[in-house]
Amino acid sequence: MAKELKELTNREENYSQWYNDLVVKAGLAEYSAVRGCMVIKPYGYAIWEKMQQTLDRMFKETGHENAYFPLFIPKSFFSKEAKHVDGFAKECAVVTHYRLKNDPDGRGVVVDPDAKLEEELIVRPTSETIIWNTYKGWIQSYRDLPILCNQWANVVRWEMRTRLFLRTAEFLWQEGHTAHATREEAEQEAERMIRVYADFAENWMGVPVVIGHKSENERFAGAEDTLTIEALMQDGKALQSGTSHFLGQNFAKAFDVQFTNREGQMDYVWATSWGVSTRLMGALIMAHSDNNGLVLPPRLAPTQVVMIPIYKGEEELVAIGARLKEIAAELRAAGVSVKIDDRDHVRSGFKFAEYELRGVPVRLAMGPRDMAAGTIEVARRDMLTKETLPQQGLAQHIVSLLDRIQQGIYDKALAFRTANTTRVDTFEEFERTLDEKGGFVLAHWDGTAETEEKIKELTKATIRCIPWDAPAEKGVCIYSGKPSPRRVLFARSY
RNA sequence: CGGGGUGUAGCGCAGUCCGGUAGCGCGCCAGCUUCGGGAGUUGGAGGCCCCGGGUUCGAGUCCCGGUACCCCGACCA
Repeated sequence: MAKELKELTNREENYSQWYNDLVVKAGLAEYSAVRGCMVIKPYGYAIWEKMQQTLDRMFKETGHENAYFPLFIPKSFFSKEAKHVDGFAKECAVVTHYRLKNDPDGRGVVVDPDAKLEEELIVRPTSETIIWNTYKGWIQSYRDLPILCNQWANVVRWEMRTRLFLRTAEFLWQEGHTAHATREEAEQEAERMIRVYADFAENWMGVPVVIGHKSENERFAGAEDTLTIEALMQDGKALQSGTSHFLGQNFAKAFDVQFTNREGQMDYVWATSWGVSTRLMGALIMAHSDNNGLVLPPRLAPTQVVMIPIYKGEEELVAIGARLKEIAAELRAAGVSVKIDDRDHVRSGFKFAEYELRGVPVRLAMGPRDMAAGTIEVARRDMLTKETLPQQGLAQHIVSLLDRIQQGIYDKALAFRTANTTRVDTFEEFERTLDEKGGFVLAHWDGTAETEEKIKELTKATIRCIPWDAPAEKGVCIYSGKPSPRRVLFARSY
C-alpha cells in the first residue's frame, strides 16, 4: 500500500473529506457503481458484525426474538397511515415491472412493457406497514400480547445526497416492532429500548449520548413520541444515533389490529418501533478518530492486539515468530483476539502505520533485543504511547490494558462533549456559539414548532432532543422571549 | 431540482490557452541491498486520453451534442 494512500486530508480544513478518506483508506467501505450505495468491505463489516452480535444479545436479554419480513411492500399499505406516507413518500424506490427481455433492436436488455405489476411494490424504507399488516393475523386476544420482534435487514431510502455510513441509499439496520395490550406497557418498552441503545453506545462504542424526546417537528412519521440518543462528533456536529418510538395506536388503527382485552372488550393494540443502523459506524469513526486514523474501542475491535515481529533474515523471523505464537496462544486463552502479522514483503514501520490507521487498540512488537531480554514492546493506539514490558505475565497485563483503553476512549469523548456543551441565554450568544464553537447548545425554548422552525431557518441548528435528565429551570425562550420550563439541546447535525 | 467543478494507467494528477501521435508521483512485477516507525536502487509491465459527431493532412488539445461522477444547497437514520 502506498504512503500516499495513508496520508489523510487535513482534518481541520475539511472534515467531510477527511472522514471520507479515512473510511476508504482504513478499508471500511467505499461507494459502489450504484449511485449512493455503499460497499462495506470486510474490515468494516467485521466491526458491524461485532455491533450486531452485541446488540442482538442485548435484545434477546430483554425478551425479544428475531423474525424477517418482506423487502417489498404493496404501495397501498403506505397510504393507510397519513403521516407515515408524508414522511417517506419522497424517498422511495418503486418496483413497477417483474421481467426483462432482449431489446428487439438488439441493444441489450430492456424492461418488458407487458410485465407491468398491477400494484407497484415499494422497497421498504422501514417496515411498520408490512409488519402491522402481518400482526393483524397474529393478534386476537390479550393472551397473544406482547409481541416482541426484531428484524435485521436492509432498507432503501432514495436520498439525494449521501455520505458513507451516515446516509446511503441502502443501509443495514435492525428494526424492533412490538405490540402491547396497554399504553403504559408500550411506553415502557420504548424507554427500555432507548436505554439499551444508550448502554450500547456508551459501554461498547465508548460514545457518550444524551437521551431525550424529539420535538414534534423531528418526530418519526407516524409516532406519538420519539426517544433518541444524540452523540457529539469531533467536528462539533450532532449525530442521531438511535431512536425508539412510541407509536400509540396509530398503526393498529391504520391496519385494524384489535384484540379482546381482559375485560372482554375490543381495543386497538399499542405499538413501538426502534432501530439503529450502520450509521453507528459513522458515529464510532467520528467520535474517536485522530490524525493517524481510526481509534477502535477494544470491545468492538475485530482484532484487539496485533503482533509484529522485527527481524533481519529468515533465522530471526523463525525464532521470533515461534515466540510470538506462544504469547498469542496465552492471550487467546485469556479471551483476547490476536493477529500476528508476519508478512515479509512490508517492513515493520509500514505495519505500525497501517494498524494505527485501522485503529487496532494494542500493538505488540518484538525484535532480537526483546528476545534476548525477555521483553516486548506494548503500544496503545488511543494514546499513541509505548512501553517495554517483560513477556512474563503479559496476558494479564493486556487484559487489564484493554479495559483501561475502553474506559479511556469513553472518558476522552465525554470530556470533549462536556467542553463542547454550552449554555446560552440569548439568541445572539446562541448564533455566535454555533458559528465559533459548534457542539451542543443548551437553551430555553418556548415549546412551539414555529419557533423551532424559525431557529432552524436562521441558524441551521435543530433541537436534537429534550433531554430526559434536564432539570426543571424557569427561563425565557431565546427566540420568542416566552416562558420555558427547561433547557433543550440544540446543535447542527448530520 | 438549483449553483459550481471534474472525467487522461490500479490510485492521485500534469498536459488542453497555443493541434504534431502519451507524461509525472504512488502502487504493481523482477533483481540486488536493506529491516527497532510509512526502505533504497536498477530494470519492467500497464492507456478506445468519458461517449458520439464535426473541423483538420493530423484532435487528449478546437467546435457541437450527450453522459458520468464530485462538491455546495433543498430532503433525511
